[in-house]
Amino acid sequence: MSFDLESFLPYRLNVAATRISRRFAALYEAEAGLTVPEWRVLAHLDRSGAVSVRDIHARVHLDKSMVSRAASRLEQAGLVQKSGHDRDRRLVALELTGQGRALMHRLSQIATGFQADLIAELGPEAGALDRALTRLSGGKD
Amino acid sequence: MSFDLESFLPYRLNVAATRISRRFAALYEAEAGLTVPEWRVLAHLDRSGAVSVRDIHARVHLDKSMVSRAASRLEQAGLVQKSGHDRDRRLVALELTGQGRALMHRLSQIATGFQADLIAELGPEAGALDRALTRLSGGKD
DNA sequence: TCGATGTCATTGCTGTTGCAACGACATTAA
DNA sequence: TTAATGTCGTTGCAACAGCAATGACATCGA
Repeated sequence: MSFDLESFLPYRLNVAATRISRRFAALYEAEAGLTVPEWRVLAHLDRSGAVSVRDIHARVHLDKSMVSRAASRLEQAGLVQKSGHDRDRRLVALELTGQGRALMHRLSQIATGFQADLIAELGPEAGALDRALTRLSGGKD
Repeated sequence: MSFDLESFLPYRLNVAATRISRRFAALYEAEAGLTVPEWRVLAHLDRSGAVSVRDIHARVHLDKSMVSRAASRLEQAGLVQKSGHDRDRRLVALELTGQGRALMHRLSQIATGFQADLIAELGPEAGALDRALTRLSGGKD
Protein backbone atom coordinates (compact mmCIF):
# COMPACT_ATOMS: atom_id res chain seq x y z
CA MET A 1 0.00 0.00 0.00
CA SER A 2 1.36 3.41 -0.89
CA PHE A 3 1.63 6.24 1.53
CA ASP A 4 -1.03 8.95 1.61
CA LEU A 5 0.37 12.36 2.44
CA GLU A 6 -3.06 13.97 2.40
CA SER A 7 -4.10 12.09 5.48
CA PHE A 8 -0.79 12.33 7.27
CA LEU A 9 -1.26 14.20 10.50
CA PRO A 10 1.98 16.19 10.65
CA TYR A 11 1.43 17.37 7.12
CA ARG A 12 -2.16 18.33 7.69
CA LEU A 13 -1.30 20.12 10.88
CA ASN A 14 1.39 22.09 9.14
CA VAL A 15 -0.82 23.08 6.25
CA ALA A 16 -3.63 24.20 8.53
CA ALA A 17 -1.27 26.13 10.78
CA THR A 18 0.45 28.07 8.03
CA ARG A 19 -2.89 28.75 6.41
CA ILE A 20 -4.53 30.35 9.36
CA SER A 21 -1.29 31.93 10.51
CA ARG A 22 -1.14 33.74 7.20
CA ARG A 23 -4.72 34.82 7.35
CA PHE A 24 -4.14 36.36 10.73
CA ALA A 25 -0.75 37.80 9.82
CA ALA A 26 -2.42 39.68 7.00
CA LEU A 27 -4.59 41.43 9.56
CA TYR A 28 -1.89 42.76 11.81
CA GLU A 29 0.28 43.48 8.85
CA ALA A 30 -2.47 45.72 7.54
CA GLU A 31 -3.10 47.28 10.93
CA ALA A 32 0.45 47.99 11.95
CA GLY A 33 2.94 46.58 9.45
CA LEU A 34 4.09 43.95 11.90
CA THR A 35 5.85 40.69 11.17
CA VAL A 36 5.17 37.47 13.03
CA PRO A 37 8.03 37.76 15.53
CA GLU A 38 7.17 41.38 16.17
CA TRP A 39 3.60 40.45 16.89
CA ARG A 40 4.65 37.73 19.28
CA VAL A 41 7.04 39.92 21.18
CA LEU A 42 4.47 42.66 21.47
CA ALA A 43 1.79 40.27 22.61
CA HIS A 44 4.04 38.77 25.23
CA LEU A 45 5.12 42.13 26.57
CA ASP A 46 1.52 43.13 26.91
CA ARG A 47 1.18 40.54 29.63
CA SER A 48 4.54 40.33 31.21
CA GLY A 49 5.70 43.81 31.99
CA ALA A 50 9.45 44.44 31.81
CA VAL A 51 11.25 41.35 30.71
CA SER A 52 14.49 40.17 29.13
CA VAL A 53 15.14 38.77 25.67
CA ARG A 54 15.88 35.40 27.15
CA ASP A 55 12.55 35.39 28.87
CA ILE A 56 10.62 36.03 25.68
CA HIS A 57 12.76 33.53 23.83
CA ALA A 58 11.81 30.85 26.32
CA ARG A 59 8.11 31.57 26.34
CA VAL A 60 7.26 32.46 22.83
CA HIS A 61 9.11 29.90 20.74
CA LEU A 62 11.30 32.38 18.97
CA ASP A 63 15.03 32.17 18.55
CA LYS A 64 16.98 34.67 20.64
CA SER A 65 18.23 36.36 17.52
CA MET A 66 14.72 36.97 16.27
CA VAL A 67 13.56 38.34 19.57
CA SER A 68 16.55 40.63 19.58
CA ARG A 69 15.93 41.88 16.07
CA ALA A 70 12.21 42.20 16.53
CA ALA A 71 12.77 44.19 19.70
CA SER A 72 15.11 46.55 17.90
CA ARG A 73 12.60 47.18 15.17
CA LEU A 74 9.84 47.69 17.69
CA GLU A 75 12.02 50.14 19.55
CA GLN A 76 12.65 52.06 16.34
CA ALA A 77 8.92 52.19 15.82
CA GLY A 78 8.42 53.60 19.28
CA LEU A 79 6.37 50.66 20.48
CA VAL A 80 8.85 49.19 22.89
CA GLN A 81 11.33 50.63 25.29
CA LYS A 82 14.63 48.97 25.88
CA SER A 83 16.55 49.67 29.02
CA GLY A 84 19.21 48.00 31.08
CA HIS A 85 18.63 45.82 34.06
CA ASP A 86 19.85 47.30 37.32
CA ARG A 87 21.59 44.36 38.92
CA ASP A 88 22.68 42.36 35.92
CA ARG A 89 23.99 44.51 33.14
CA ARG A 90 23.91 41.69 30.63
CA LEU A 91 20.15 41.76 30.71
CA VAL A 92 17.86 44.02 28.79
CA ALA A 93 14.54 45.17 30.12
CA LEU A 94 11.90 45.31 27.43
CA GLU A 95 8.53 46.89 27.97
CA LEU A 96 5.76 48.46 25.98
CA THR A 97 5.56 52.20 25.53
CA GLY A 98 2.24 53.99 25.73
CA GLN A 99 2.05 53.75 21.98
CA GLY A 100 2.82 50.06 22.17
CA ARG A 101 0.09 49.49 24.70
CA ALA A 102 -2.37 51.41 22.59
CA LEU A 103 -1.52 49.33 19.55
CA MET A 104 -1.80 46.10 21.49
CA HIS A 105 -5.18 47.18 22.66
CA ARG A 106 -6.39 47.43 19.10
CA LEU A 107 -4.57 44.28 18.06
CA SER A 108 -5.93 42.22 20.87
CA GLN A 109 -9.41 43.09 19.76
CA ILE A 110 -8.60 42.04 16.24
CA ALA A 111 -7.02 38.85 17.53
CA THR A 112 -9.94 38.03 19.75
CA GLY A 113 -12.33 38.57 16.88
CA PHE A 114 -10.25 36.41 14.62
CA GLN A 115 -10.18 33.64 17.15
CA ALA A 116 -13.92 33.87 17.61
CA ASP A 117 -14.44 33.48 13.86
CA LEU A 118 -12.11 30.54 13.86
CA ILE A 119 -13.94 28.84 16.68
CA ALA A 120 -17.22 29.42 14.93
CA GLU A 121 -15.76 27.92 11.79
CA LEU A 122 -14.64 24.92 13.77
CA GLY A 123 -18.00 24.42 15.34
CA PRO A 124 -18.26 21.55 17.75
CA GLU A 125 -14.66 20.49 17.19
CA ALA A 126 -13.24 23.65 18.72
CA GLY A 127 -12.97 22.37 22.24
CA ALA A 128 -11.39 19.14 21.17
CA LEU A 129 -8.83 20.96 19.06
CA ASP A 130 -7.93 22.99 22.08
CA ARG A 131 -7.40 19.91 24.19
CA ALA A 132 -5.43 18.21 21.42
CA LEU A 133 -3.10 21.17 21.14
CA THR A 134 -2.56 21.15 24.85
CA ARG A 135 -1.52 17.54 24.66
CA LEU A 136 0.80 18.16 21.79
CA SER A 137 2.56 20.89 23.72
CA GLY A 138 2.97 18.84 26.82
CA GLY A 139 5.58 16.20 26.07
CA LYS A 140 9.35 16.36 26.37
CA ASP A 141 11.36 18.41 23.87
CA MET B 1 -7.98 42.79 30.18
CA SER B 2 -4.69 42.01 28.53
CA PHE B 3 -4.26 39.60 25.71
CA ASP B 4 -3.04 36.08 26.38
CA LEU B 5 -0.89 34.69 23.60
CA GLU B 6 -0.57 31.32 25.30
CA SER B 7 -4.20 30.58 24.75
CA PHE B 8 -4.46 32.10 21.30
CA LEU B 9 -5.44 29.42 18.85
CA PRO B 10 -3.39 30.44 15.81
CA TYR B 11 -0.31 30.70 17.96
CA ARG B 12 -0.88 27.37 19.64
CA LEU B 13 -1.56 25.70 16.35
CA ASN B 14 1.62 27.07 14.88
CA VAL B 15 3.75 26.03 17.81
CA ALA B 16 2.36 22.52 17.82
CA ALA B 17 2.76 22.18 14.08
CA THR B 18 6.39 23.27 13.94
CA ARG B 19 7.16 21.16 16.95
CA ILE B 20 5.93 17.92 15.56
CA SER B 21 7.06 18.80 12.07
CA ARG B 22 10.59 19.08 13.38
CA ARG B 23 10.39 15.88 15.30
CA PHE B 24 9.37 14.05 12.18
CA ALA B 25 11.80 15.90 9.95
CA ALA B 26 14.61 14.70 12.17
CA LEU B 27 13.59 11.15 11.36
CA TYR B 28 13.68 11.35 7.60
CA GLU B 29 16.71 13.57 7.76
CA ALA B 30 18.49 10.81 9.62
CA GLU B 31 17.17 8.12 7.30
CA ALA B 32 17.85 9.78 3.98
CA GLY B 33 19.12 13.33 4.42
CA LEU B 34 15.92 14.78 3.05
CA THR B 35 14.55 18.28 3.53
CA VAL B 36 10.88 19.04 4.00
CA PRO B 37 10.10 19.87 0.37
CA GLU B 38 11.99 16.81 -0.79
CA TRP B 39 10.00 14.62 1.53
CA ARG B 40 6.74 16.05 0.30
CA VAL B 41 7.59 15.65 -3.34
CA LEU B 42 8.71 12.10 -2.78
CA ALA B 43 5.62 11.24 -0.80
CA HIS B 44 3.35 12.67 -3.42
CA LEU B 45 5.08 10.87 -6.25
CA ASP B 46 4.68 7.63 -4.40
CA ARG B 47 0.97 7.90 -4.92
CA SER B 48 0.55 9.76 -8.13
CA GLY B 49 2.76 8.12 -10.69
CA ALA B 50 4.24 10.41 -13.35
CA VAL B 51 3.22 13.95 -12.74
CA SER B 52 4.22 17.54 -13.52
CA VAL B 53 5.71 20.18 -11.25
CA ARG B 54 2.51 22.16 -11.48
CA ASP B 55 0.58 19.19 -10.26
CA ILE B 56 2.67 18.75 -7.16
CA HIS B 57 2.66 22.45 -6.53
CA ALA B 58 -1.11 22.44 -6.48
CA ARG B 59 -1.52 19.44 -4.23
CA VAL B 60 1.27 19.71 -1.77
CA HIS B 61 1.30 23.37 -0.75
CA LEU B 62 4.75 24.08 -2.06
CA ASP B 63 5.82 26.91 -4.27
CA LYS B 64 6.62 25.91 -7.83
CA SER B 65 10.20 26.96 -7.36
CA MET B 66 10.64 24.69 -4.40
CA VAL B 67 9.11 21.76 -6.18
CA SER B 68 11.42 22.38 -9.08
CA ARG B 69 14.53 22.59 -6.93
CA ALA B 70 13.55 19.67 -4.76
CA ALA B 71 12.94 17.59 -7.86
CA SER B 72 16.38 18.45 -9.20
CA ARG B 73 18.04 17.42 -5.99
CA LEU B 74 16.06 14.21 -5.90
CA GLU B 75 17.06 13.52 -9.46
CA GLN B 76 20.71 14.04 -8.57
CA ALA B 77 20.25 11.59 -5.75
CA GLY B 78 18.80 9.04 -8.13
CA LEU B 79 15.46 8.93 -6.40
CA VAL B 80 13.40 10.60 -9.07
CA GLN B 81 13.39 10.48 -12.80
CA LYS B 82 12.63 13.55 -14.81
CA SER B 83 11.47 13.21 -18.36
CA GLY B 84 9.54 15.23 -20.87
CA HIS B 85 5.86 14.97 -21.51
CA ASP B 86 5.01 13.60 -24.94
CA ARG B 87 2.26 15.95 -26.03
CA ASP B 88 3.16 19.11 -24.19
CA ARG B 89 6.84 19.77 -24.13
CA ARG B 90 6.54 22.46 -21.49
CA LEU B 91 5.62 19.83 -18.96
CA VAL B 92 7.96 17.64 -17.03
CA ALA B 93 7.08 14.13 -16.02
CA LEU B 94 8.35 13.29 -12.57
CA GLU B 95 8.32 9.79 -11.22
CA LEU B 96 10.09 7.69 -8.67
CA THR B 97 12.98 5.47 -9.64
CA GLY B 98 13.28 2.00 -8.19
CA GLN B 99 15.59 3.48 -5.58
CA GLY B 100 13.05 6.17 -4.85
CA ARG B 101 10.31 3.63 -4.40
CA ALA B 102 12.49 1.59 -2.11
CA LEU B 103 13.24 4.62 0.00
CA MET B 104 9.61 5.62 0.17
CA HIS B 105 8.78 2.16 1.30
CA ARG B 106 11.04 2.57 4.29
CA LEU B 107 9.96 6.14 4.90
CA SER B 108 6.29 5.35 4.78
CA GLN B 109 6.81 2.83 7.52
CA ILE B 110 8.62 5.39 9.59
CA ALA B 111 5.89 7.92 8.90
CA THR B 112 3.13 5.52 9.75
CA GLY B 113 4.84 4.62 12.97
CA PHE B 114 5.33 8.24 13.83
CA GLN B 115 1.69 8.98 13.20
CA ALA B 116 0.65 6.06 15.33
CA ASP B 117 2.74 7.37 18.22
CA LEU B 118 1.22 10.77 17.74
CA ILE B 119 -2.29 9.42 17.81
CA ALA B 120 -1.49 7.45 20.90
CA GLU B 121 -0.14 10.58 22.48
CA LEU B 122 -3.32 12.40 21.58
CA GLY B 123 -5.50 9.74 23.03
CA PRO B 124 -9.22 10.36 22.74
CA GLU B 125 -8.73 13.73 21.09
CA ALA B 126 -7.18 12.25 17.97
CA GLY B 127 -10.38 11.88 16.02
CA ALA B 128 -11.54 15.34 16.86
CA LEU B 129 -8.23 16.84 15.81
CA ASP B 130 -8.60 15.10 12.51
CA ARG B 131 -12.05 16.55 11.96
CA ALA B 132 -10.93 19.98 13.07
CA LEU B 133 -8.08 19.96 10.57
CA THR B 134 -10.44 18.92 7.85
CA ARG B 135 -12.61 21.89 8.63
CA LEU B 136 -9.69 24.25 8.67
CA SER B 137 -8.63 23.11 5.25
CA GLY B 138 -12.04 23.45 3.75
CA GLY B 139 -12.77 27.15 3.50
CA LYS B 140 -12.01 29.59 0.72
CA ASP B 141 -8.50 30.91 0.19
C1' DT C 1 -0.28 30.92 -41.18
C1' DC C 2 0.73 34.22 -37.87
C1' DG C 3 0.25 37.05 -33.85
C1' DA C 4 -1.56 37.50 -29.18
C1' DT C 5 -2.24 35.50 -24.99
C1' DG C 6 -1.57 32.00 -21.63
C1' DT C 7 0.88 28.25 -19.20
C1' DC C 8 4.92 25.59 -17.72
C1' DA C 9 9.38 24.97 -15.40
C1' DT C 10 13.40 27.25 -14.12
C1' DT C 11 16.27 30.86 -12.32
C1' DG C 12 17.40 35.34 -9.77
C1' DC C 13 16.63 37.98 -6.17
C1' DT C 14 15.35 39.55 -1.48
C1' DG C 15 13.84 39.02 3.09
C1' DT C 16 13.58 35.57 6.76
C1' DT C 17 15.25 31.84 9.78
C1' DG C 18 18.00 29.41 12.80
C1' DC C 19 22.59 28.22 14.19
C1' DA C 20 27.06 29.38 15.78
C1' DA C 21 30.25 32.58 17.33
C1' DC C 22 31.39 36.69 19.75
C1' DG C 23 32.01 40.24 23.40
C1' DA C 24 30.30 41.87 27.65
C1' DC C 25 29.23 40.72 32.01
C1' DA C 26 28.22 37.59 36.20
C1' DT C 27 29.31 33.87 39.29
C1' DT C 28 31.91 30.50 41.42
C1' DA C 29 36.01 28.40 43.37
C1' DA C 30 40.61 28.80 44.68
C1' DT D 1 42.08 39.01 43.83
C1' DT D 2 42.17 36.03 39.80
C1' DA D 3 40.98 32.29 36.77
C1' DA D 4 37.47 29.36 35.00
C1' DT D 5 33.02 28.68 33.66
C1' DG D 6 28.51 30.14 32.46
C1' DT D 7 24.90 33.30 30.72
C1' DC D 8 23.06 37.28 28.12
C1' DG D 9 22.19 39.94 23.92
C1' DT D 10 23.93 40.83 19.44
C1' DT D 11 25.77 39.94 15.01
C1' DG D 12 27.52 37.01 10.96
C1' DC D 13 26.42 33.73 8.06
C1' DA D 14 24.39 30.14 5.27
C1' DA D 15 20.18 27.84 4.07
C1' DC D 16 15.62 28.58 2.80
C1' DA D 17 11.11 30.54 1.47
C1' DG D 18 8.32 33.07 -1.58
C1' DC D 19 7.86 36.35 -5.43
C1' DA D 20 8.72 38.08 -9.91
C1' DA D 21 10.81 37.64 -14.33
C1' DT D 22 12.39 34.75 -18.03
C1' DG D 23 12.35 31.59 -21.90
C1' DA D 24 10.27 27.64 -24.03
C1' DC D 25 6.25 26.01 -25.66
C1' DA D 26 0.99 25.65 -26.49
C1' DT D 27 -3.44 27.44 -27.78
C1' DC D 28 -6.70 30.42 -29.50
C1' DG D 29 -8.54 33.67 -32.87
C1' DA D 30 -8.07 36.21 -37.10
